[in-house]
Amino acid sequence: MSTSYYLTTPIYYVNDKPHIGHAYTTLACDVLARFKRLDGYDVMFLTGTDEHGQKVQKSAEEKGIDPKAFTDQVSQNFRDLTATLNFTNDDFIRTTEDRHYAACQKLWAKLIENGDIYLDSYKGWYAVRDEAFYAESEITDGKAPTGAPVEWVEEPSYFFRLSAFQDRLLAFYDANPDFVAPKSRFNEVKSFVKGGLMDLSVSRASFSWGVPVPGDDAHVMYVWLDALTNYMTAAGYGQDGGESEYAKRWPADLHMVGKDILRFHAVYWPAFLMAAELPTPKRVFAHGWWTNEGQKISKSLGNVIDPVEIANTYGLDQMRYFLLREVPFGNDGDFSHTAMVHRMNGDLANDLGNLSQRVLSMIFKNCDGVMPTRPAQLTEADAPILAALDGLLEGQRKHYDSQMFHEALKEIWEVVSAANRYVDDMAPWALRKTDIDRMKDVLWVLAEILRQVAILIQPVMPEASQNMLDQLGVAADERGFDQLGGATRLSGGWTLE
RNA sequence: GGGCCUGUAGUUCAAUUGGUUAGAACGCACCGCUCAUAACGGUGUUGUUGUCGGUUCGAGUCCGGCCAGGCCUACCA
Repeated sequence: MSTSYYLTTPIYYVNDKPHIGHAYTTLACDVLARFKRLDGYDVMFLTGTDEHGQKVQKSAEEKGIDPKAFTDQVSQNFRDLTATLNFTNDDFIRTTEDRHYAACQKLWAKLIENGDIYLDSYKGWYAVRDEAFYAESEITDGKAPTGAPVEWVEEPSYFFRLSAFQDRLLAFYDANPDFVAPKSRFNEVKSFVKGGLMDLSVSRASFSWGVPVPGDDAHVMYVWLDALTNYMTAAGYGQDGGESEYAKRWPADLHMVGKDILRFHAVYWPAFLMAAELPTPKRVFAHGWWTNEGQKISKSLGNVIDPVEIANTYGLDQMRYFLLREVPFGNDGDFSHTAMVHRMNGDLANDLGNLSQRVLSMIFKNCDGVMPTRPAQLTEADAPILAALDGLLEGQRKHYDSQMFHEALKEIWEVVSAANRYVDDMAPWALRKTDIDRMKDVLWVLAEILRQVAILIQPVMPEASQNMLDQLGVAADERGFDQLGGATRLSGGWTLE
């Protein structure tokens, strides 16, 4: 039985239009999910939509339809995106599903039982215009920082006893030094918690579009308690007959998030779970944001990047490669036309594409299109590059497990460069006239390099790698990571198409 | 205001616990090859490592001041 690997994207708020940020988060998960599957893991890759809250209720009212019908429509945008971008999520959760209500209510009951949720009232300065609360310190002359008038509002609310978890969280962070990545983000989380924690409002009585609080119909659960629980819902928590799935999947191996929602995943979420005496996720990775041609992306500037447009312009695999190769994962990055074109031309077309082209072309012209068979004897000139090739997987595993996708790609391309160098050094076009057998051996070595490289880049470039493997004549069921390294070699002998 | 981080070649980034002439990629120049998608390979190129001072036999690396930039500082997801 293979090992489970459970990873998640955040659930995306349906009121937003899908943009490059959503695509980026899901892409990172998709690549990791594909990698783990190829490496023999039993993968569960989850994405979905967050469909509750006042804004959604209001948007639905404005359209004159009920919230459920509204969310059915808008959540479709996100399901379409996963299909268009070739994502391989195993499930798509919506917070409006029955299974999610069941999970939320079970968790709530547990928190009540353990005494970590209590009823009080939520008080504060509220600006109707901004739909936001402001702290006492932010108010000047009865105005919010935005200039909006504020009023004192009090409403009953359930609270989660977050303040009681400061020490436990800090101890948890100490015991799990890899819980949050990158390191710098983890430091921010720790310093936030060290600064003291206030209890958290976890219900609202002022609107109704949410998961009902068990035993108190006047309240619905508020935001993060509802949203974060999705990760357990999809793992079977609170489902009839979901116990074995839950036992297999939970805790999650990785929550991938944007840096803007790190705190909720790295502070609130483990606190909720500790309070419910449930296992905490193993890791949270907070990635960075993209700028567009050096400019911050914002709706008001109108420079939002549409991932579908990018994929149509440059190609889907090209976009996937660029997003993961261009920037150290975790950092902010800049999306520019010139950078995109440079990566495509340099790495993809010139280095890898041309390598494949020159090798296949020589096999067609000089071997009657028959893939050379595995040489009985290799030379000293072949050993170093094959050793580098065979050693790639180990580094790939390390980099994927730490989400260093750019490093993983960089190492593969070092072998690609070495292969181009090897072609020049061996000069098969000269061997053709002097030693045809050696020429075939050289071409075999190159084909073997292409084979392993293509297998390794499958997670990032599923289509291009498939084409490469098809061209080489590698069988569809011989493309897993168990085919890598020196144990399994390209046998050859078949006619290329 | 408080906390954290960054500042290295034209550009993007590297530099094990402080240790020889600070590296790579891209760009650029020249050379080579001719199998290939005018692609590939080789050689070379540029640095007062933000700034001032300190510790040390020795500092890109440690300490302090200054300059510049970024991030976090709780209930919109």
